[in-house]
Amino acid sequence: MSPEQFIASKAAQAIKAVYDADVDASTLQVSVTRKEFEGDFTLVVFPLLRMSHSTPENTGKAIGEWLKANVPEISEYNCVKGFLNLLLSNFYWNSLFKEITSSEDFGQLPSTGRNIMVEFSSPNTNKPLHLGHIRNNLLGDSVSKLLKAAGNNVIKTTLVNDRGIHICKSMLAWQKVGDGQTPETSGKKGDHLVGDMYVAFNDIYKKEVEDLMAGGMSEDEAKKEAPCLKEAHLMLQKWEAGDKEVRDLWSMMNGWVFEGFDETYAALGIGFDKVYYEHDTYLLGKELVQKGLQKGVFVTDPDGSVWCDLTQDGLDRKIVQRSDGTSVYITQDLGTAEKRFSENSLDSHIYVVGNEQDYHFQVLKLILGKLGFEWADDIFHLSYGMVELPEGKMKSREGTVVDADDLIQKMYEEAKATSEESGKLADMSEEEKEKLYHMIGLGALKYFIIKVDPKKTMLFNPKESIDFNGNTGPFIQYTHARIRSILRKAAEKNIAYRDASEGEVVLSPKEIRLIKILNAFPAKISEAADALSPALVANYAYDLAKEFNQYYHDTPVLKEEDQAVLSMRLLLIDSISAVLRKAMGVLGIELPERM
RNA sequence: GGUCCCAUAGUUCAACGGAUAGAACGGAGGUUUCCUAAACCUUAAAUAUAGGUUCGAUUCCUAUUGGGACUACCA
Repeated sequence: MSPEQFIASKAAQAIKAVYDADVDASTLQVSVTRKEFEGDFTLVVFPLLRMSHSTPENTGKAIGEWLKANVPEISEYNCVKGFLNLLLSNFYWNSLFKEITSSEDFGQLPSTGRNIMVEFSSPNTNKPLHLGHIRNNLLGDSVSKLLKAAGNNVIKTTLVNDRGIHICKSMLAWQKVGDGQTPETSGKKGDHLVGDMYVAFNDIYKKEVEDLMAGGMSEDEAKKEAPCLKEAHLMLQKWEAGDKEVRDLWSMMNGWVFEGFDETYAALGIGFDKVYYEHDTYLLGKELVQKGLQKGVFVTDPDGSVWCDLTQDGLDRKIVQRSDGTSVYITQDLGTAEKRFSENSLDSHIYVVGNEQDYHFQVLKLILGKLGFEWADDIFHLSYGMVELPEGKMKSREGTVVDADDLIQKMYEEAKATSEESGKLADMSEEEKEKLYHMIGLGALKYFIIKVDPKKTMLFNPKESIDFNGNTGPFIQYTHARIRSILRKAAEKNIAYRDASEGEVVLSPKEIRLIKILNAFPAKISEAADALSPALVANYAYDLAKEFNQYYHDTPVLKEEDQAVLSMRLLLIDSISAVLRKAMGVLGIELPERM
């Protein structure tokens, strides 16, 4: 039982004894006492006034008095306005601390038995990954880890957008101006090479449109009539017909892209349990159109196209099948969702997709509900905001897109430069140093992005992200390294502390504070998992690291002579480093032993 | 027109409806005989506006202002 629950249950008893009123302990508000007041935990008494028919002060006093008299763990109380501050005994903190240190996988919550699928990343194969994808990938990966820590079975998945007109454009450009280049001959990463081809197509297209307009055609018409676009459509038809030549080219170029993506994923340290390819799934959902028509959920227009009328729900009409009988994006998504729920017996499905698709998911859930799938409500769109740069939004046309590979490389270089400048790593092997630079560079990037509430548009300032001070990944990494360093020092001095935690030690207020923070970790995991917000865990880790620094600054741990106290302190900081590792592990950030 | 999201120090971010709205960066000043000063301490500085609900509102509701996204027989 957490201290909060413990106090709430005792307070419920107190209310029963003093006012003869029954209250559910879980409805009582107990929180950690704010720093500036004396006490460990605080009970908010305002909601109890209707039972006590008295002033907040008197009510608090009466409950506090009863608790002090009847609960041995509660040693003191004071009441400020409507806030009853309770002090717990030293003995209580000692036993709580022992509980934390003796629990094997502290922070791993018991299994819920729930199966949750998390879809994220879902790249297009005609563009290399950029900063926006990084936010998506980091969110998806850390949310998955978070849900796992909260006791769920998690299936990480991605849907690769590997077919369609846009792919044909890249293929066509490669045939026209690609000069037979391959990643090997060009020295380019596969995804970048194909991305360049996509850009090349657009250049050709633009020129053709201009030429047609110069010949007297209107802009709208020219955009439709450009020869290269027609060729691309022809290619798509061939692809759909299974034309061998087109399919071979498609396989080859996609292969390049996947190799490139794998490299980027590896650099980010993320992966998937299951990969779906759109060429396997794009026909899904067609039978749902029939089902919807039978149920009267969909209607057919005179031209043969099929629609879902959502005007009753305050939205517009949504097309689900074109007049030529082919399906659209949302149709696939309907089918894919059905397939996934039934094949994996999912309890929940989370889609990590940018907020530009809020409307899409609103429609998706609505239609699934109308089709009679009760799991429509178990779909969550983890919507995140755009990443902007100090200069403004990223625009591919203006060449301001921050490429993922470039950024990762830049972070590494910055970590290297700063580390070398500090001169603390002189005795490390080159191999260790390389590893460390990657750890720091990536930690900085990941933390900077994850610490922000997902739904907010965030500003990414490359210069600030690599800051080693303040609320940053490297600060936490550094704090961890210092703790490990202290523990190494203790080992050198042959100070054993793990088995020496018998008996009661007098704990300082700062030590109690640290124990409180450590104790809050499982609840924080649970809260963050419910809110699908890794940012909560990030900010928790920062608080813990900061608190350690403040504690260590004025508590001479290694100089302590009393063996029992020394052991307790070493055990305490050891626990801090363990919890830091677990919290940062949820964010996919490694912590070094030295830096 | 419709749907949705956002608005907090100079800047970037916090705050289950709870006490005097927290941090960090930047600014000003200070601290090194426990590990590693990439640290710590002190200091100035903010809830867009107007109503409402409540014992209590940054948080919930309504309106206004400002910013963003979507609203394709694209994906």
